[in-house]
Amino acid sequence: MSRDIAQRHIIIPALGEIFRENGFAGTSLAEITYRTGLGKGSLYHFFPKGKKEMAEVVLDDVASWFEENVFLPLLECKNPKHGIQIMFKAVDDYFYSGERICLIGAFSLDDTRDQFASKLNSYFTSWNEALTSALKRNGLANKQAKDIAEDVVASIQGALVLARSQDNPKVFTRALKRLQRRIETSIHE
Amino acid sequence: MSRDIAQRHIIIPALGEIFRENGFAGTSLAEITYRTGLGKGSLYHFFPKGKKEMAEVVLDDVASWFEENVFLPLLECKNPKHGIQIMFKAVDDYFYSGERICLIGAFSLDDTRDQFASKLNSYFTSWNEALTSALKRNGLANKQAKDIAEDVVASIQGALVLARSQDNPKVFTRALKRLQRRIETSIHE
DNA sequence: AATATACTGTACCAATTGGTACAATTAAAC
DNA sequence: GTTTAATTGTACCAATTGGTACAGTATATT
Repeated sequence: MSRDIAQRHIIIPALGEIFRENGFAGTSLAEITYRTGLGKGSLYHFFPKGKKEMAEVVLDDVASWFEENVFLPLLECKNPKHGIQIMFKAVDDYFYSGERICLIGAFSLDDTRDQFASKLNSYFTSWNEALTSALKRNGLANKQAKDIAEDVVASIQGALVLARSQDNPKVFTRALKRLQRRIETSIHE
Repeated sequence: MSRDIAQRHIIIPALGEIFRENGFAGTSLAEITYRTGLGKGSLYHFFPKGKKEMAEVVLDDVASWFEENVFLPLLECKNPKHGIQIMFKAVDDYFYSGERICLIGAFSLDDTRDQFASKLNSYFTSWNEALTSALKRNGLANKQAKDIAEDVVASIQGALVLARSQDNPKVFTRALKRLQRRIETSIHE
C-alpha cells in the first residue's frame, strides 16, 4: 500500500463523521481542515477533486462496511436465522444504538442526493436484496420476503430519523427489537 | 388580516418547497429570491430575522397542517377506525404518494436540527400521541397502542427516505398499504 | 388630496465559500 | 548521502454567502 493511500484511509472515518453531522452542503472545508487537522494542501493532495471526492470516498467506505458486516452475512450464513441476528447486531453497533445518524439517509434528503444518486440507491437496494435472500432461505415465499425486507430497511431508517429528532436513542433500539420479533413470528408460522 | 401578514402567507408554501428540496444549509437567499420572485427588500420586510425566521414559519405551517388534517381527526373522530383512515389518506396526499420529501425529516438530519429541535420534536411527538389515542379507542392496550404508533410513524419516515433515494415513489405507497393492513389485523384480534 | 404605512429594488457590506499555485519540508529508496 | 517522491503550510483567488441601508414607489386610510 502506497504511503498515499495509507494516509488517505486514516482520515476517512473523520470525514464520515463530519458529513454525517452536517450534511454535504452544511460541511465547509474550514471545518474539515479544523477537525482533521489537515491543511488544504494535504486535503487536496489526497482528494484532488475536492469536497465531492471526499464525500464519494466516504460513501464507498460506508458501503463496503455494510457489504462486509451486514450484506455478506445475510447472503452467505449457513444458518439464515443466524445471518439475520448478525445483521441486527451489526446495525445496532454501527448506529451506536441510535445515537449515530445514517449518512446515507442524510444525503438522501440533502440537495446532494442527485450527485450521489447511484451510490445511495445501491446501498438500500443491496440491503433489501440481501435480507430478502436470507428470509427466503428461512422458508418465506418470495413476495412475503420482499415485503418484510423493505419494511425492515425502511423502519430502521425511520427510527434513526425519529431517534435523532426526539433526541432519544431508545426509539431506535425499540424499533430494532420490534422488527426482530416481527421476523421471528413470520418465520415460525 | 393586515396586508403584511396576508402577503407573507402567500409565499410560505414556496419557501416550504425550497427548504424541502435543499435543506436549510443548502438553501441560499439567492435561490429564495429567484424562486419566490421577491427581492431581498421584500423578503427582509416580511421576515426581518432572515433565513432562520423563514424556516421557522415554514415549520409552523407544516405543523399546523398536520395538526388540522392528521392529528385532530385522529384525536376527535367519533369512529376511531375512520380517523386512522383519514390519517393515511392525508399522509398519502401530503407526500404526493411518495414524490415529496418530509421537510421535518430533512431538517432532523441536517446540521440545522439543533436550531429547530423543539419544533421537530413536537411534530413527531404529537403524531405519536394522536395515533396512540386513536388506537386505544379502538380497543388496544396502552402498551400495544404506543408500540404500533411509534412503528407507523417511523415507518412512514423511513419509507419516504427510501422512496427518495431509490427514486421510486411506490416504495412509499407500498409501505402505507402494509401499515394499514398491520393496524387492521391488530385491531381485529 | 394628503398623509401614513406597506412594499420593493438597488447598491452595498464583511465574511466565508470551494478551490488553486507553489515553494518548502519531510521521508523513503538507492 | 543523494535523489526522488510524498506531504504540507501559506498566500491567494473569484464567487457567493447572509444580511443591511435606504430611497423610491405603491396602496390604503382619512
